[in-house]
Amino acid sequence: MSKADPINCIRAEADQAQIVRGRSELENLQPQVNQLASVLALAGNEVRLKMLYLLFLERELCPCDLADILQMSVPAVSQHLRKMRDGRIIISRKEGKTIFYSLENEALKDLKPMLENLRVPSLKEATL
Amino acid sequence: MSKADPINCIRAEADQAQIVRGRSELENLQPQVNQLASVLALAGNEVRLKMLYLLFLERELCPCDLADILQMSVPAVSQHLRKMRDGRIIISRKEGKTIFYSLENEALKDLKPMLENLRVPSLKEATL
DNA sequence: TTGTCATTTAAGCAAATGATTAAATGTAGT
DNA sequence: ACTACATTTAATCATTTGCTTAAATGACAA
Repeated sequence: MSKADPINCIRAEADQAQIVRGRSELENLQPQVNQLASVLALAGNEVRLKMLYLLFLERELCPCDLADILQMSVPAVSQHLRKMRDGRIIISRKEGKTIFYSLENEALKDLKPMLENLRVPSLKEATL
Repeated sequence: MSKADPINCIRAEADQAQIVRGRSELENLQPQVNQLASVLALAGNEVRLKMLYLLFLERELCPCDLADILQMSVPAVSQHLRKMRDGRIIISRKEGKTIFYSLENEALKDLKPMLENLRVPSLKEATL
């Protein structure tokens, strides 16, 4: 409580309890928020989201298959995979000279609902 | 089909059908994938994720309340809000000189499960 | 051990991101 | 009209991101 507490809101309507509540809520959940933000940051990239979706569909894939499917360079693919492995959302398995990547179970819990939603297209349009 | 199709996989095990399947799958879902990636990219930032969580808890908040809670500058908050509003994951309502932001219903469908998970902490630890 | 293929690593670079500060827009009250 | 407050916008800058190319590493086969 040593840091300055700059007050921005001078509004009469400003709800001081709300502000205190928000701060303590975030303080308690800081680790979980960081973890989730990092997972979402990884998934929030078009290329990586496609990779995750492909792994979701095909169970496991190797870098060069992914490069073929996504039609991009192998090093680019490899670097995305590395990031996701570092972030613990995918795991790897070696078989001879090829390495198979698949989704990590724990992260899958957060990602699965959204990946599944991708497959059920345009309910909105259907109900128009 | 005019573009080059560079083949990276020469592995005997390479499953050509799998590659074709992956490509067409992604082609069909391109718009949905883009949309989801953009939502996740917005949520995949620690500050913005906190904002989304706060809006989830408090229903609506103004920029200066958020700045107070997050203890950061008002312009920084405002720019994050703008991004999220542009990305259609939050909406704004004006009341006098203050502007209240809240979660957009459509995006909430994707975000809600994860935001709810934040509140149920450490099931893992509890089951140890 | 030499060669080939799958993968990773490293270096370099253009583009995107997110904060800061200062200035501009409302919107109300006096 | 003048002032105060809430918010946004603009300019700037350091950092991060993601690709490219070229060079390593690793595993298998001849």
